[in-house]
Amino acid sequence: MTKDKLLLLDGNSLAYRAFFALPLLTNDSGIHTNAAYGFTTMLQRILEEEKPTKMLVAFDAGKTTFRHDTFTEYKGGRQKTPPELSEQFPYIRKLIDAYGIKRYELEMYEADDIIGTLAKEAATQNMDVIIVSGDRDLTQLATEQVTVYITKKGISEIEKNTPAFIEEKYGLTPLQIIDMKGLMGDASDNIPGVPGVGEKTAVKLLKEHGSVEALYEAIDTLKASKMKEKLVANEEQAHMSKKLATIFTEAPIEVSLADLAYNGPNEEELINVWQELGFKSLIEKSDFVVEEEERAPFAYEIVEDVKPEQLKDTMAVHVELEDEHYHTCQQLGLALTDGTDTFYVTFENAAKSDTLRLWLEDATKTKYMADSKASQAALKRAGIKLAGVEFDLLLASYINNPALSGDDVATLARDLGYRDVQANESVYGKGAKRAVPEQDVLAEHVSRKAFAVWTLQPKLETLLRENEQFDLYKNLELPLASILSEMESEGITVNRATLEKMGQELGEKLTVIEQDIYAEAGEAFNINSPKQLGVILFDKLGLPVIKKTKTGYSTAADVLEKLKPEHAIIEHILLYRQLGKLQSTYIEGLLKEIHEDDGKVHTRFQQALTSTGRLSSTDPNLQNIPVRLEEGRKIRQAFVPSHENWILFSADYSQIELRVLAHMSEDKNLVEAFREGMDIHTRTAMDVFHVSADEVDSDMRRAAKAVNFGIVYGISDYGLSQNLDITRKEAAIFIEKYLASFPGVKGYMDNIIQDAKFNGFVTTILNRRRYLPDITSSNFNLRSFAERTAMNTPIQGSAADIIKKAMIDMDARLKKENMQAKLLLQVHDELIFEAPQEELAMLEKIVPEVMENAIALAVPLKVDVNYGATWYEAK
DNA sequence: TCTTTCACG
DNA sequence: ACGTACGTGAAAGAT
Repeated sequence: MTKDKLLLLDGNSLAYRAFFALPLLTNDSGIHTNAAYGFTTMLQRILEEEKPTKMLVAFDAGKTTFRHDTFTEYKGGRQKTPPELSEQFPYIRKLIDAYGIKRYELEMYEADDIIGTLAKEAATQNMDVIIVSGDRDLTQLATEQVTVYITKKGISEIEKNTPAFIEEKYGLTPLQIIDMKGLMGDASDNIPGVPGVGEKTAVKLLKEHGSVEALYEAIDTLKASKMKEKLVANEEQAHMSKKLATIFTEAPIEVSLADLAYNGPNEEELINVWQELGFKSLIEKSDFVVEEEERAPFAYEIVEDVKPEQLKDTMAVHVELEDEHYHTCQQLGLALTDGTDTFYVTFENAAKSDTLRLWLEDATKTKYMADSKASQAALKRAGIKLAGVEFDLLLASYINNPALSGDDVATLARDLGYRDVQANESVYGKGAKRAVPEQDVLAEHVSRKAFAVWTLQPKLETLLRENEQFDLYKNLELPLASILSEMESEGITVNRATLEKMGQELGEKLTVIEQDIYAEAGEAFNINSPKQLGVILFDKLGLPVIKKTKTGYSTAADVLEKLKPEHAIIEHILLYRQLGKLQSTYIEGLLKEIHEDDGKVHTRFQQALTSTGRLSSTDPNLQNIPVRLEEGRKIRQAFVPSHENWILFSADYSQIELRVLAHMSEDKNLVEAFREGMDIHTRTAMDVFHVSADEVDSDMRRAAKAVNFGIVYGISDYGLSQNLDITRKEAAIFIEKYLASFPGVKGYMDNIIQDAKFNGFVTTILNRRRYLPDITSSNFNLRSFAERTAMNTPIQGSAADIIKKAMIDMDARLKKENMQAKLLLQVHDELIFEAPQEELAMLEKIVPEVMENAIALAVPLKVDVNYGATWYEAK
């Protein structure tokens, strides 16, 4: 075995050094990061150069130490730690943890004492010890085995203090450094020493006498001088100062050297912290992704034809796809395992196997899968109707913690401590280098995924049961996955010709506006470039700057709106932006997504993505098709039923979020308003402005509506003031009046924040969780954000729970009624169906009925329905 | 790949 | 004093 090398770091001192050495850097969330960054670069360099086998970072604990018993003013008169540094300590601790380095602090002792104690102990065990600090005091610990590294010039250079180096520099032994401190004192620690004695005199006296004690024993032999008088007068103080400067090497520490083994960082955790802090350059430089750990050997078989006896009653099945676009991409292969035997079959062979097809379609055969929605869609394209899915790794992980990003099996598995599966990126490569590997590699990869799913199934189900989330997962998300898969595969028809005609007209309008803008600007430029536009508006035309982004002038719509009276160009730019958006995103973007074979678009609903429980929609996003402005709304004319004489039918919840709030807050006033079926914004205006219903004018209702939105979002006076374009004070008064009228809401908001602080998470009606680690942060921004999230997530998330439940009930009802109507889309509080005209009356009856009774609240749920020949008409 | 802008609930 | 409304996705330009 090689000799152990112990690295001991003085955490506080190095953080201070890094803080003062670097300019104040901030990341996107507004936290300062300079100390954390300096600390990290220092750590990286030392790890690389020294390759220690054991490590510890010591911190000072609390304000008082045993030294204060000796001298109450020890470290007195010190500047308070700057808050910009204080806020970084939690991150520095996180970093150290992610590096897998032990950290330690001990009540009543300083970091020095911990380091001294461990260094001494390690030396007796013949380890090499390196101490790293910014504080010269530590050099007293140098011995043949212990080297003390002191940072110089901020953090860029390191001075290696060996006994020989100290001898050369001062002519003293390391232990005499203590005596030197005793005589000369230390201003930064408020150690007095002997007044009038500085470094030079101290060194001279010590070279002659050896130590403070020896000096005073021989004090009578000194020639009478001012110096001698001072020494005599301050003898007590000199002894005390030496005592204060002495690092205590017998501290009652509770860590042993064996605990300090350093085995390298937890790469994922480290990347996470770096990401949080915004250390992009470090992430790029790191070769973490490339460095793959060894996986345990794994047995699997590649089969050409699946034999009936290989298919058990319960198996994990993984369908490997070329990429995430499961409606179009190539299906590569399937792996199945029962925990004992694992086999892989190419998708081509799988699709040919009747044995396998029948098993996959058999609802009595239990399947555990990684992403059942994707698998169901991909299998369906081969004519296989997947049934019997009883476990979905992606959904279970998402319910367990919605903050986890990524849908790769390796990522999900790793989070649960399972490492025997490779990341897709390391099997396929990334970017231009991405490619499907040779069959052996692919087969093993896919087999390992199936095996991971098999292994993790009991683990996750236990976790979900412990948190009382099993029901949410098993009876809501899992059946929903299958419904969503059908919706996606069904798709919605988009009329290409309608879009192309709109595109033509838009193009002509845009050309005209573009010329107007160039004329008004006096030159041609790229209107779509905020940078170029900023130069034209604010430099060339000299318009007032209202808001800045971190890269330059803001040219966002709310800013331009304020500039409208200043110059005619503004109106044209706003119109250009509006129409340009329609053209690029909705006309051109949507056209690209229409499938040639069926004239439909097939979105993918992300079911395991949002932190609140909502769905999201991609390729194309069908949850943000324009509706608010008429020009954009026309896009909806292109969305049509897939058969003649069919209709599109839409049903949306009215004020679902405020109803959820009424239910959860049990606010009497709010509950009553909904029970009486009042217009909630008018009612709010009545309460806030103290007027009767017929006195509420449109401005009052508008303000009340904004307040209601604010309440749902986690109110702040600033946010409301921005929205209504009023002062913060006025906004604060609105909020105050609102909360006075709805005291139950105020109580609920206060409680939810308290709960979040206590539990670390908030929950929805169906027990969906969102963890909020920042709710106790000392950083104002992070904490405030977490508080608003704590208020908003139960509302938004519960509304999501309700509509998901409604989708499941609706699916069952349509089947029960034997209807042809199909659910096509979900847009958060709205469901869109297509159906034969003959089913209209039935839909008008059952859709509101099912949706309104999805989950019983303390207030009624209300659903409005519309229908028409296009989505535009179904408004 | 990140930033800005803007579409939706 | 702090500097934001909550949750998303797509396109374009800048880097």
